[in-house]
Amino acid sequence: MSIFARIAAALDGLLDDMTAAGELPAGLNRSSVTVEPPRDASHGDMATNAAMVLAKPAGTNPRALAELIAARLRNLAEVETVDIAGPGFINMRLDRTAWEGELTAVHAAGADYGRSTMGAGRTVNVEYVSANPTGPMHMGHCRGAVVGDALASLLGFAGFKVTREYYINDAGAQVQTLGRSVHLRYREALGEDIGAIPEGYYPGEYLIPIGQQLAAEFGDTYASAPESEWLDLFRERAVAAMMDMIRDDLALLGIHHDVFASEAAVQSAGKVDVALKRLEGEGLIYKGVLEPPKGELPDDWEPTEMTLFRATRFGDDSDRPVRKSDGGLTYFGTDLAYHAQKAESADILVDIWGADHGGTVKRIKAAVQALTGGKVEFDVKLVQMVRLMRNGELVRMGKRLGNFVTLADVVEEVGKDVVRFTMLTRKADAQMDFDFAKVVEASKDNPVFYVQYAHARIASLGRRVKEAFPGELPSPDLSRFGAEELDLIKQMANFPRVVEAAANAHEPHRIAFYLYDLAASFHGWWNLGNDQPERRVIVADDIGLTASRLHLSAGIAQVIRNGLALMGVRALEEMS
RNA sequence: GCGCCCGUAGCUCAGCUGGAUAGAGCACUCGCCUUCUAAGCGAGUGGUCGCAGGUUCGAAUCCUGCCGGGCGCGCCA
Repeated sequence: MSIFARIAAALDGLLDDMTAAGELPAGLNRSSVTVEPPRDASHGDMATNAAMVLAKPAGTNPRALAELIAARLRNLAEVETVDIAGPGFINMRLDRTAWEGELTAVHAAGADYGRSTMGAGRTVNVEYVSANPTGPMHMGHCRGAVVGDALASLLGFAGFKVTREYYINDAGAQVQTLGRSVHLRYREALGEDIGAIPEGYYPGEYLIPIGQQLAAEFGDTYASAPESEWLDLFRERAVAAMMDMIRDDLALLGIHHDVFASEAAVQSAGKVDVALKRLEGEGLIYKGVLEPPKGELPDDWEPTEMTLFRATRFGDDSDRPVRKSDGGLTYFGTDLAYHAQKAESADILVDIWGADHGGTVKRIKAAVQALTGGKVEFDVKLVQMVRLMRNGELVRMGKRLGNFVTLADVVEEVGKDVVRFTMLTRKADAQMDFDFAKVVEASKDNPVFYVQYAHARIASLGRRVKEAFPGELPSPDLSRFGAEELDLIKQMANFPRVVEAAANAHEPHRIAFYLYDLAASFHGWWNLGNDQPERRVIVADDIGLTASRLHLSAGIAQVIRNGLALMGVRALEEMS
């Protein structure tokens, strides 16, 4: 249990005692009582708002209640001083041995330091990437892939059971086009001159080998056969090949999904019929004509009857078609059933989507609400576009331009770890520039470098200490730490809180910012040794102090490793 | 016209789901530095948290309305 959790638990117990003693009324809601480090460290190590939050419902004033709570807090072994400040904050300073113990806890827990039971084993399904299987991964997919993967790791570390899922959009018009495009390449492989790839087909050269393979396997059987004889086959083969490519691309980033769910399979398994029937039974499906969209009317708009889902019942702005006027399913119609399928085996669903799909969040939330009766928690994370920059200039990409930068190219150029870390240096819903030069720059303003450098520096220390003091080191003596060393421990002790907060908010970027701050503090501590040699980690004539400071450094390295592991980034032993 | 996301220092961004005097990097100014791993260190300047109301002990954070930017807007995926 982390030191904050321990103090929070102690506070909770003491509030129980106060209730039993009649100092507080029974049944108070304590959910907004917090124990946190104060923003300003001069206020102490920890602060609680308990008095301010509880005063009103308890029918007393914050200062008076704070006095009562403070009196009991003073009896806690780990608490050294307690005072009341401002409108009723209770500030605590902990005994230094409590902090020393936290460093010991870091070493004892090792790779598990920061692991939480917050999730209590609840199951979470994180669906991410889900790029259309029509080509290789490009940079447009990259950020969602990294954010989703890091979030999945983070939730696992926070005590949830996590499923990483990829939804294969293998049922719509786009994969039909893919099948036809491969057929062209197939005819090409048979020796036919196909000329330029016509408009509306996928022109990518990555389809050539698939055409060749089909030619080798089937000869000219389908060369001039009607589409009905080959389209399904070619589509399936093409999708399978695309998914192999995509899996390879994702592997370059260290991303491996547990489940690849197929849109076509959702349909053929009858899941859509079941879901729609269920909604129909609740009067949530009807045939009707939608109002035309407000504002400028599309030229081809005409009123037609479709099968609609009453999304407006659940807060959407319009009811939404699940079947087209020709009776075929819409994307949403299947997606709705797909979410019902995911909800069968998860307590919590998380989707990671590109921001360009933001307009459809409400309808899918409405659908999940309707299908699960609100029993399944559902969050859609929108991830903003990444602008690729080279030498300060925007790298223009587009299907039309045919020059989109592939994920594999970027990983090859700057490395998996740099890509992953950089993608997490912004909130998901904020736009981001990815500059090829800046992300590999060796300087303080590059967080990737700065965090890795801290870890490498500590690794180097380990090697140096072995040279300076061959043989066994004495056990660390934590009582020799000064204020700066204790401050570093306090910052480390925040890691478990950051993990929980980040997992709770579904915001893996917080780990990256935390690590940057921790690295900065470590570098600052290190630099004390520049002016004052006696403040260095390695003190030539004091093996005991050296061992103690190395122990502290190693603790920081451990926390950095744990944080980086959540981000899917390897820690470096030395800078190259 | 509607919906979603966003608006914080000159620039790029954090801000722990409502806490105390709003933070970091860059840039700028002033010092220092030839090192336990070099790719620097320390300090300083810089803010009406888009604007206006509201909620309460307390708001950058929650609510409403404007202003500005991005994305999207029946039968695409």
